[in-house]
Amino acid sequence: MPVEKQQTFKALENLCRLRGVPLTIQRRVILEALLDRDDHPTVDQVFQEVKGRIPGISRTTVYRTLETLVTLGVAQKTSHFGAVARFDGNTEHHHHLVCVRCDAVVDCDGPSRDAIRLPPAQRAGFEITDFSICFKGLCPDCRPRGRTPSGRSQYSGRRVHRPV
Amino acid sequence: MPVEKQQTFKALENLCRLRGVPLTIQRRVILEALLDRDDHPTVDQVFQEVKGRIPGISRTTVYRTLETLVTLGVAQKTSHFGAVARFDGNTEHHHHLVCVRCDAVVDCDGPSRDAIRLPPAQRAGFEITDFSICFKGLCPDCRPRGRTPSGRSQYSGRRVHRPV
DNA sequence: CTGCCTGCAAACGATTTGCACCAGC
DNA sequence: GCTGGTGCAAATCGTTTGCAGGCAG
Repeated sequence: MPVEKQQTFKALENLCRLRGVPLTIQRRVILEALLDRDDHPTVDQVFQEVKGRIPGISRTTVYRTLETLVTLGVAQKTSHFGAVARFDGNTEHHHHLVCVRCDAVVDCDGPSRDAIRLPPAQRAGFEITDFSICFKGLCPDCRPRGRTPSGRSQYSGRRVHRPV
Repeated sequence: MPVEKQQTFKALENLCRLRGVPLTIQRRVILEALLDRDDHPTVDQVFQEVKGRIPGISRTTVYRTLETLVTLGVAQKTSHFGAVARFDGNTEHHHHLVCVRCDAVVDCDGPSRDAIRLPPAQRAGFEITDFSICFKGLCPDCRPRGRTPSGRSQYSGRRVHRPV
């Protein structure tokens, strides 16, 4: 197991002890399943993954546990365009590339936490704690074929309903 | 009616004619309801609004019409944190302040469309068409009282479940 | 007149909840 | 042993869909 993941596990143990929440097998395994992937699995994907390791586990538990992991700070929840929720074991400050066609989500770097400051006048009285940038576009699989990554976009007009 | 809104209505008419989609009363009224508000109403809020003006209107129509307005380019759809979909009559390039507690959404300016460029190496093969920044925080109503907008944040630890 | 739009009701899918049992501490 | 976690099934909620009639072009 990579050092990173070990650290996250340690973090989980510490946080559980600190908050007095039991560290169950489900929580361990679900966190591990999350750390094992680079994409942003949906609840159901995590469920499918974990079913193999804990035969009797229920989808409800996956929902609840993922939520718990987020509140413990060892996972993040993302959702874009009203698509189903996705979870991310990467808790570093990062941004997202989102495919508007297939809803795929990929992490990316970009401006750091204090690179973008909203002038007070624009904050509308909000107390801002964080921000993230969502880049919209087409992922490699959904992009029209035969064009290089640097090719200019062939504007195809607006599409009425996103064809899946 | 302000000039802006008149223009949007003109745009609606033109776009409808151009695409050959009928310009129904429902579409007019729903667009107007959207332009009448500065916040980002949910489908249901729009529905409540419009019910008064078109007694027999159905929620289904509001869903379909808002979607249509988005594809026509006179409205935008936003959704954050998996909350219910919200719609926005502001089609300028802009960003959002989102309250993590009550899900309120407020528009704000910020970096313009080409102020942020993701280096090709980071694009993961995506063809990026746009981006938007989502600032997370607490809106004035949800912020603990007795502190000025510029006051430093009293870190209150993570909250387990967002109390509504 | 014709086709898309609308309204209704039912279907749907993701997520939540109530409850009894079980497991961590 | 007590407390909170888990599993199951049912409920919920936002949203979508199938179909018959209505309205814009």
